[in-house]
Amino acid sequence: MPSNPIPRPTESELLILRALWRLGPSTVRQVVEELGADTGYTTALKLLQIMTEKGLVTRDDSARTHVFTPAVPETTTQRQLVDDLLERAFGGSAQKLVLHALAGRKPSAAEVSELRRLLDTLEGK
Amino acid sequence: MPSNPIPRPTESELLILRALWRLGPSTVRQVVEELGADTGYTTALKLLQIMTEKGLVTRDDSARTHVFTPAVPETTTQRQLVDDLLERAFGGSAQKLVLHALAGRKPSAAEVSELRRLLDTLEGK
DNA sequence: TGACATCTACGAAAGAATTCGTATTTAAGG
DNA sequence: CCTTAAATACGAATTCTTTCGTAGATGTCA
Repeated sequence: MPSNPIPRPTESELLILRALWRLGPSTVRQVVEELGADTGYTTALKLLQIMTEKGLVTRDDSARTHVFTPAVPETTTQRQLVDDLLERAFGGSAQKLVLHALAGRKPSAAEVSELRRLLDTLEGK
Repeated sequence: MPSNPIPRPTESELLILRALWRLGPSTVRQVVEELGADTGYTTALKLLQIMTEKGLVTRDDSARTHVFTPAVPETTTQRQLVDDLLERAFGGSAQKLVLHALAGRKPSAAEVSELRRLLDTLEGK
């Protein structure tokens, strides 16, 4: 039974979710291979079991080898994590967060254009 | 002796750091009052002791009542946390993070202008 | 069928983070 | 002095997260 609302994934859970977002529905073994040699099989299995309880993934156990599917969209989770950091570290100022995220980096021209378009939209033109 | 490099603050440690950034050098009691009734005195003291060991704060114990000062700048820590989230949730794409941070929000005209200036700078022209 | 590989379930160990009780020290006021 | 208030130190309980050993079930194939 998933708790409402679905909790923020822990660090390890996020690693697994990212693998599932890349792979789509997958078995434990596929997830472990995607993650590389640093994750033990039973560790990943246990995490997936916990994540199923939390509602972060769903499990199809109709076959002997279960298949896990992300139950939360990548963008929703990303939004959740950004909002969380925004509150905890920036007192809710998206402005400051964005300045930090962009400062000292080199987005491509296309990315800059996209950001400009977003700013246009936000200005309500 | 602070470990190198200074570790990312935990959730509780960040709360305390934020209080110290607002207050400047402070005693345990001042920090506890700033945080409100949900933080016990000895809890805050213990955290500040741990944070001193980690190098997140410095302690002046020349007087009976010790005075704690943040040893990491707010902006540096914010950058550190953004970079961390960038890696863990966005695979390093600052672009996606920024879109999430801004989407669905309503920055002021002045903020939008500031962001435009930043984009100009990033374009390097 | 029998041996072997693979899978899930489960609990517990290990580690990290948080909270708090209690002891001890120190300062202040009568 | 003596009492009381306020501070630090310290360890331990608690909770959350992560990892892993082991048991049991199930499929595979010679």
